[in-house]
Amino acid sequence: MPEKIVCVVGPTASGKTKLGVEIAKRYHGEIVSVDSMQIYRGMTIGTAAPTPEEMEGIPHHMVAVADPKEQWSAARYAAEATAVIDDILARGALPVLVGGTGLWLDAVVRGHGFAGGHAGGAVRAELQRELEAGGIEPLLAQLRQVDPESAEKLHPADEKRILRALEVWRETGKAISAHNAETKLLPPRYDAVYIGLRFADREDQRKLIDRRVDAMVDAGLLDEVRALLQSGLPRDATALQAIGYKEFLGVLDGVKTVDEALSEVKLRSRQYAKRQLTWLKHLPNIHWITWEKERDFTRAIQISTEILCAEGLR
RNA sequence: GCCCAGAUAGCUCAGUUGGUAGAGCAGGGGACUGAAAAUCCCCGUGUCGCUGGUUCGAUUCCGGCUCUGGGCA
Repeated sequence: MPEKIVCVVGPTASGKTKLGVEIAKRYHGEIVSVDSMQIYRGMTIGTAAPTPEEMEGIPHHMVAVADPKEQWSAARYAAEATAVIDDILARGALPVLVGGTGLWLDAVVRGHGFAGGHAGGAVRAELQRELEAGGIEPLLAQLRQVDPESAEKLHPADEKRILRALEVWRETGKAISAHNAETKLLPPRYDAVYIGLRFADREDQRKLIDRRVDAMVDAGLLDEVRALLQSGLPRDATALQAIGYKEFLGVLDGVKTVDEALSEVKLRSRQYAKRQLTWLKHLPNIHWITWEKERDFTRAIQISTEILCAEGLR
């Protein structure tokens, strides 16, 4: 029987951090962050990572544990997060997963493992070269030979996933579609209770995002980006793909103004929030808490308590 | 005041040799199994500024008007 864990999910600026801590306080819990950018050190402002005050003495895991120069992957995250979660459970505490990175969350909860290959590996580099040399067609033709199911399913423009499918074949001799079909049948590693936060009115979400982005700049986002660069972080680092960072890079280069970057970051955040919601909609048995205008945490905590009680947690 | 150019989707603009119109961006929806804050897919009816005229038919041609740029005074 898989062990029970709590997952607080939702789009950016929906209040996951605060609700997660409140739940942890009441259930002897510890927070496990599920965030592909908060994982990196030196990126607290732009990723809205929890501050020591916001943590309220609750242990937090998987935040600021990685060097931005490293490229983390869903697989690596899942492996390390699983170890952390099992340790929390072994100590008799409740793991409270908090985050908005859908793939990483699924990877941990379902625990299926990935098909093999390496994000920074030689095979992928070779595929990348082949793509640049001959375009996607020859690669897609190859995929049709070895993994027709994937070739059929993938859009020709989806180069990233075509390369990934070929990478799995070349490294393991197995089709990624076969791996996926097998893992789909496996029971999940944890019995996750999902609490989802969302806004009844998208306009309210927008206002909160705008406010948060303005606050980031006031808090010194530009200095944070500058510091990352001065530490020798290459511009193509995964960490610099983070919203807020990639846009303000242009300000440091002098090719755009702070105001331009600001509205870009707000826009990208809004679009990201939408994608997050799309991902979360497919989660089974998610309990939604919907904000009406203001984020009423008193009410959210009350609803959460009822949900967790019904799930047999105390 | 005169001359020139523009006025078309929320925004920037294309176009119709006269048969009521289409891109990018924004917006909406979706996908996602080792880059995921990444990546990819689908969705476009709007008094074609207003008003007369010519015409079977005008957003398109002609006149007037309004507004916005630029120039001349």
